[in-house]
Amino acid sequence: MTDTLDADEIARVRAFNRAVTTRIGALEDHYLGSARSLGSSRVLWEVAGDGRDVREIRERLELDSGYLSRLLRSLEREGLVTLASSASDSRVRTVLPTEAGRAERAELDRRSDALAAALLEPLSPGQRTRLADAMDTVVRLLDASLVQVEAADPGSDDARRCLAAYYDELARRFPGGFDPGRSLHPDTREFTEPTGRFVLARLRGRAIGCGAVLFHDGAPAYVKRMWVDDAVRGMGVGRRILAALEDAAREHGAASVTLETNASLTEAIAMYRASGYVEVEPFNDEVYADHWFEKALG
Amino acid sequence: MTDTLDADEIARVRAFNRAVTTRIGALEDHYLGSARSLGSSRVLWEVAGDGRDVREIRERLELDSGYLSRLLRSLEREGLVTLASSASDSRVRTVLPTEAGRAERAELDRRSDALAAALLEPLSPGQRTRLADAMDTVVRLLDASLVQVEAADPGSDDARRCLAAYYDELARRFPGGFDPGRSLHPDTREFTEPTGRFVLARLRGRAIGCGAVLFHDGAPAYVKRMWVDDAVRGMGVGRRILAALEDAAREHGAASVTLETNASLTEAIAMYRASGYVEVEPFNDEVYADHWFEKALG
DNA sequence: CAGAATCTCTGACTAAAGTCAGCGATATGA
DNA sequence: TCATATCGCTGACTTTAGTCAGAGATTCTG
Repeated sequence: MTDTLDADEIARVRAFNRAVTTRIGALEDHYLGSARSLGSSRVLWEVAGDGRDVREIRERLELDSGYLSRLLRSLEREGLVTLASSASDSRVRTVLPTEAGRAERAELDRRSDALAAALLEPLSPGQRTRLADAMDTVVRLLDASLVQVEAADPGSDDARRCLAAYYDELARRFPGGFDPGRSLHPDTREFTEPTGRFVLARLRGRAIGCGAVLFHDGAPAYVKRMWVDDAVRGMGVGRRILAALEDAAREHGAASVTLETNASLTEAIAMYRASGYVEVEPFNDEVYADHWFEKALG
Repeated sequence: MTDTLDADEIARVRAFNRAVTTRIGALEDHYLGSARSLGSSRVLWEVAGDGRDVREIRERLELDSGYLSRLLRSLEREGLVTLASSASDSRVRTVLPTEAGRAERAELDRRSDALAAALLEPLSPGQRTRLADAMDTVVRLLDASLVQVEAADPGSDDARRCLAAYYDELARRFPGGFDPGRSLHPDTREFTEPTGRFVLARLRGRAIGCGAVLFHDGAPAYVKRMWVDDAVRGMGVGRRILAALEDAAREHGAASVTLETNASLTEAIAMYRASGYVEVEPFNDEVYADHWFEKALG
């Protein structure tokens, strides 16, 4: 995980940061620079078309409660939003946009579009496509670098959600469907120390992947329940979950890791092979398995 | 030039702006967030190892003279820089870093590296390479979108510099060298209205390319002296210069444009072909020409 | 050599962005 | 039902980032 970083790559990232902040920053000043301050623009944006609770805005924009209150007051004075107490909890206040507020937001939208257009306009169609593609790649990989993998309680809400999504997907993809009760180790409580470990991958707080490992004294550790959300596949999340589980196995003295999988999960099989797993003879009687793998831990 | 922009590409640019400003912004706050304000950090950075004139810093960072003066005063109070009058012009003041200033700058450097490293660290080596490559592409294309092509006086300093660089390059690349006096139209004054036009391409104020066109009443316009700086080749600058010259020809009622070139300028030839030029029989006796081209203006 | 221009600096402002303590109303858990 | 926590709000404050006018020293230009 902590292989040494390339100085050249660091320099390129820094050049990128510089170029993007100055170029986009200068354009933003130019295009978004209206009478409205950045703070109140962001809040007006967040209030959006359907309204938001004040606390929600505060969390999303990470604003001080007093500061936000003042920003909302000034938007209210301008007739762009109205405030009302929430129906369910009268401590909470809800912000609703007025017609004028919606119009102002649409104007901000237009300015953002104009900013993006100003970036694209001088380029040829081919360059535009290349720029948009490169930007997508940057966004995707910045997201990937934001993913955190850490041990979690398999009984937690996030874990349950991931496992449910996992079972759903297997039911959809396995030719004969999937019933968790017929699979080995249906009881997720085994995946806690000292018998096992469960890890969750998170992106901006949201759980987007999971995996579990069982430790067998003097025998290979056994990986199960690996899953990654569709929306973030191909970002290396599976690899990182697997690495975390292998680390756990290593900590518990395992010399190797085994796992089995279904033939329909082709991306997973490719990922296991790429991670150094080699196919072995069946070592258990998991009914949903077609391939069994093992990897020696270095 | 002003072909309609793709709404999907605009949306992707906006997604990029959002992702980059929040992600990089948050990390910057975290890593660079020292006691030092952004303003004084930027100034300290600019003072660099060898010192700088105050006016130079002001121009580079586009700071108000009074504001910069105050920032320098506070850096001086902290013992990070010293100010002295310039030897050549005693109105000008020169800022020199002290030992402590150099150390502080090195610290800023380390933090910037750490920021870049934090972005790369969670990624696999393959992902790091892809991220750095995509970032390079973004920087390059943002630069390309910053290039401005406009009419200029062929006698101006910038024009002379470009033409000198052009002649130098031809002398290096042509098998038999190059002497501007033996080429057609050595007098650049022809390239001004009403007989012709000269255009310069600029990137952040610096001239990085040029081109000229001569108008011939009732006959094809004639393009000459197209040059693009090595450092910005492959960014579509040549194409944009050519388009500007074609626009000029069109304005002057030309139905087509001709040009000739030397066989050793392979990229140029490829660019002419890609821009719709087709090879024709020699139409003049330019001694340095191997290929003659023509394009009908739509 | 006079007048214009340039360079830096100071003083006097402003607006935005943010921090912190504490208050009053409301909700919640033991 | 009572202590505790939460939510939004207000007042008082700070820092940052600037803007603008003009003064004093110096240099350039006709």
